[in-house]
Amino acid sequence: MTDQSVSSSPAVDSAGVRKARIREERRQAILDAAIPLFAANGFSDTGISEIAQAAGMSHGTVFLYFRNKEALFFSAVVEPLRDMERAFSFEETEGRPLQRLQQVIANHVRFVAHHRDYLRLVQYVLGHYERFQDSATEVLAQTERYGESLVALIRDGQRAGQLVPGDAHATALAYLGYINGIGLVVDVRGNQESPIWDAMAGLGLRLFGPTNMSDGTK
Amino acid sequence: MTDQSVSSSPAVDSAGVRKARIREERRQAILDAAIPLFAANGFSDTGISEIAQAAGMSHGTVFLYFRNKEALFFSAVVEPLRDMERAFSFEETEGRPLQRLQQVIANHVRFVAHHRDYLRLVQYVLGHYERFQDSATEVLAQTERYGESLVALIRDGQRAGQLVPGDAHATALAYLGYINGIGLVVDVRGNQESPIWDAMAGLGLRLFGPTNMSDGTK
Amino acid sequence: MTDQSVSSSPAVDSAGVRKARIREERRQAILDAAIPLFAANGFSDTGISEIAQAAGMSHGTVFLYFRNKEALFFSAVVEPLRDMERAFSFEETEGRPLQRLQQVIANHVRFVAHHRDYLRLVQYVLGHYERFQDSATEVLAQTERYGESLVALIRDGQRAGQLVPGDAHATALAYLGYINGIGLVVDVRGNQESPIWDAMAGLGLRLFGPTNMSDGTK
Amino acid sequence: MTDQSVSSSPAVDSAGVRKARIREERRQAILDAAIPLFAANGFSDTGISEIAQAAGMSHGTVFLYFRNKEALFFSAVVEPLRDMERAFSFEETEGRPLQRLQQVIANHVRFVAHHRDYLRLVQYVLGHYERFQDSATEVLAQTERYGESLVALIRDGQRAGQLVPGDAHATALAYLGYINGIGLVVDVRGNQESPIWDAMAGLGLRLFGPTNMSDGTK
DNA sequence: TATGAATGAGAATTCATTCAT
DNA sequence: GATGAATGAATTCTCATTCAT
Repeated sequence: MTDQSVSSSPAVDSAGVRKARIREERRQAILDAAIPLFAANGFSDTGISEIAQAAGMSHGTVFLYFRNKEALFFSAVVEPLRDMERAFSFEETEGRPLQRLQQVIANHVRFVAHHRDYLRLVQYVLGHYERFQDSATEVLAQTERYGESLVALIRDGQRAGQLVPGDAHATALAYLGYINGIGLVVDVRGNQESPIWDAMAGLGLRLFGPTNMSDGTK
Repeated sequence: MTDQSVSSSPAVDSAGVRKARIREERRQAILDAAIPLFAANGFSDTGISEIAQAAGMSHGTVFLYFRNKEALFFSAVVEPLRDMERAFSFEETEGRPLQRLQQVIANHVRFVAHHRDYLRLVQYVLGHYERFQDSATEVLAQTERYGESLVALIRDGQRAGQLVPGDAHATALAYLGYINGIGLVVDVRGNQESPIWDAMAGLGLRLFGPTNMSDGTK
Repeated sequence: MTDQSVSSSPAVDSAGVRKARIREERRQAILDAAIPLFAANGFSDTGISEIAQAAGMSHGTVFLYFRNKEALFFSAVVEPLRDMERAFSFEETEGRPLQRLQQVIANHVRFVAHHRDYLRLVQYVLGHYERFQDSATEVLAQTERYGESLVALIRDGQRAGQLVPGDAHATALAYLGYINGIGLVVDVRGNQESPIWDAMAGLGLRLFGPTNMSDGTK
Repeated sequence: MTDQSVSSSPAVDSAGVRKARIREERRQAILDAAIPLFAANGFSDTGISEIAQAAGMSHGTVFLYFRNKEALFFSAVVEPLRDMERAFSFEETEGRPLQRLQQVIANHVRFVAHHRDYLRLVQYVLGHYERFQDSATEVLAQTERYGESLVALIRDGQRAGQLVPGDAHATALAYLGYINGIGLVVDVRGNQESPIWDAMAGLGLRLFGPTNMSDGTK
C-alpha cells in the first residue's frame, strides 16, 4: 500500500513500518511487565490492571494486544523460550566434551542467575501443568530438545573417558532438576553476580561424573 | 447437652477426649483435602467449597476449623513440615559418614517420590515467597535446620576422607536445590516406585564428591 | 432424610418443605422483577443488579437461582408460557363454534390487556429470534399448538356455516398477528379495563368472517 | 466548511455539490448498514464497529457523520419514516372508498413484506418506548397521522354503505395493530412475494367490516 | 477526511466470609 | 456443631468515544 521500494532510510519507512514497530514495542512492554508479576503472584493473583499499570497503560489497552488474560500468560511463558534456547545453545561451545559441558553449565547457570523471574514463572507452570497445559507443553518440548542435546554430549564425554559411564538420560534429567532446583533455593535476594553461582556451576558438573575430579571442584 | 461439668469420671472424660479426637480428625481431613488442591491449583484457584467437598463437608464447616482461607493454607503448608523433618532425620542413620549420607539421600528421595503434592505445594510457596511470607519463612527455617545437619555430616565425610574437600555450605545448598528440582522434572506421571528415583538418589550423591566414585554410580 | 410420614400439618413440613417453598418463592420474585425490566429495556440494557434490586436482594443472590443472565432470561420468557397456555385454553369454552371463538378471543384479549409486560417480552424475543433462539423456539412451539387448536375451531365454524369458508391456516395466522399487534399499538398507558379492549375483541372476530356480521360488531 | 455562498460558477458549484453528495451517500450507507443490525440485535448489542464494518469504513468515521450512537439510532429509525409515509400515501389511491381501502392495504402489506428489517426496528422502538422516547414519539406521530387519514377513509366507506357502521377510530387502531402484528408472526423466512401476503391483505380488509363480504375473501 | 490506538466506565460473574436455622 | 443462603468486593472483559496522525 505505502511505497516501500528499496527504502531503508527511516523517513520512508514511516507509515507502515514505524507503526508496526511501535506496536511490537508496546506488546513487549506488556510482556516485560507481566513476567515478574505472574512469577511473583501466579496467574490468578495477578490482575490485568496491575500489569497494565506496570506497563504504563490503561487496562483496556492490554486487550488490544492480547485476546484475554490466558493468551497474555501463554505469551509471557512461551515467547521467551526462544531466547532461552539460544542462551542454552550447544553450538557455540568448543573444545573436548568436558570443556564443552563446562561451558554449557556456565551458560545455563548464568541464565538462571539473570532470569530468576522468568525461571520462577516456568517452574510455576510446570508445578501446575494440569492448569496450564498449553504453556507446559511448550516448556516441556523445549526441555526435551535440550535434554537430547545434553544426552549426546554426555555420551561423547563418556566415550572420551572424561565422564564415568552411566545412563546418560538419567544423568541429563538429574542435571535439569538441579538447574531448576538451585533457582528455588539460592537466596532470592542474592546478587546476580554472587560467587555462589560459580560454585553452583562447579558442583553441577559433578552430576555428570567427571573422571578427573579436580575438574569438578573448579 | 454437651455439659461435662462434673467430668473426672473416666466415662465423661472419654466423651471429652473422643470429641477432641473427632475434631482433630475432621481438621486433618480438611488439610488432607486441601494439600493436593492447593498444590495443583495454587491458592486463589482453589476454592474453599472445593476443599470442603473433597473433605466431605459443607464449606461453612471449614470455617469452624480455620479462621480463614489464609490460615488454612498456612496450616496446610506448615504442619506437614514436622513429619517431613522426621522423615529427613539424621538421627536414625548409622555407619560411617558416606553411608549415613547415602541413607539420608535415600530417605529424602523416597519422600520426594511419595509426597509430590506436598512438595509441589512447598515449591509453590517458595516460588511466591513474597506473597506467602509466613509459610515461606517456616519452610526456609526448616530447610535451614536441615542444611545445618547436612553441613555437619558433609564435614564429617570430608574429614574422614570419604568426600572431597570443599565448601560444605555450598554443597548442601546444591543438594537441596537438586532434591527440589528433581521433583519438578521427573515425569509427573511416573510411578512412586519407579527405578528412576533410585537413579536420582545415586546421582545425587555425586554432588557431595565421594572420593570413591564407584559409590556414586551405585 | 427428615421424617415426612403422612404429614400435611404445616408444622411437620418444616425443614425440607418449607425451605423448598421459600426457595421457590425467591426464585419467582426474581422472575417477577425481571419480566417488566427485560420487557422495557431488552436483554442487554437490563442489569442483573437492577433486577436484584427490584427483587429486593443483592445481585450475587440472583446467581444462586440462575446460572447466568441468559438462563434467567430464558426462564423469564419460557416459564410463563405455561400460564399463558392455560389462559388461552379452548377446553373451557362452550357453545357453538362462533360462541366458543368469541370466548377464546375474549380470553386472549384479556390476557393481552393484563400482561402487557410479558407480551412485550415475547414480542421482543420474536423480533430478535436469531439472538434468542432457545426462547424463540419455545414461544413458537406454543404458538404453533395454539394455532392448531384455532384452525380446528375455525373449521368447525365454517362447517357450521357460522364462518365464511376460507383458508383456516391463513386466518389463524392473521388472528395471531392481530393479537400480537394490538398489544403494540393500543396506548400503553391505557387502563387494563379500558373499553378499548372490548372493542378490539369485537373487531378481532371479524378476521374470522362471521356470516352474521352483527355478531362482529358486538 | 460547507459554505457555498459565492457559488454560482458551475465548476465550483459542482465541486461543492459532489462533495455534499458523497457525504450524503456515506451517511446513507451507514444508515443502511445500521437498520438491519439494530433490527436484529437491538441497540446495545449492535456495535458501532459492526455497523462501520458493514458500511465499509472504520468505526472512527461513523462519528464524523453522527454525533453518537444514540443519534445514529434515532436517524436510523426516523428518517425512513418519510419514505414509509409516501408508501402509505392515500393520495394516489382512487375509486370508491372500499376500493381505495383495498389499495391502501395492499400498499401497506407490500411495505411490510419488503421492509421487515425496518419494521422490526420500529416495533423494537415501540416495544421499548420508555427507552427510546425521541424515536418512539416520531413513530407515534406518524402513526397518528396515518390513523387520521384512515379514519376519514373509513367514515367515507361507512357513509357510502360499503363498510358497516362503527367506531372508526377503534377500527383504525385494530388495523394498525394487525399490520404490525403480521410482521411478527408470518414466518420470517417467508419470501417477500409469498402469496401469504396477499392472503393477509385480504383478511385485513375484514377488520373494516365490508358489507359485501365477498370482497373480503378476495 | 479517515483511521484505529487508547481510554475508562460499566456489566457479569465468582467466591470468601458471615450468620440464621 | 453443621449447613448453605446471602452478601458484596473484586476481577475480567467490552465498547462508545476521543484524538493524534
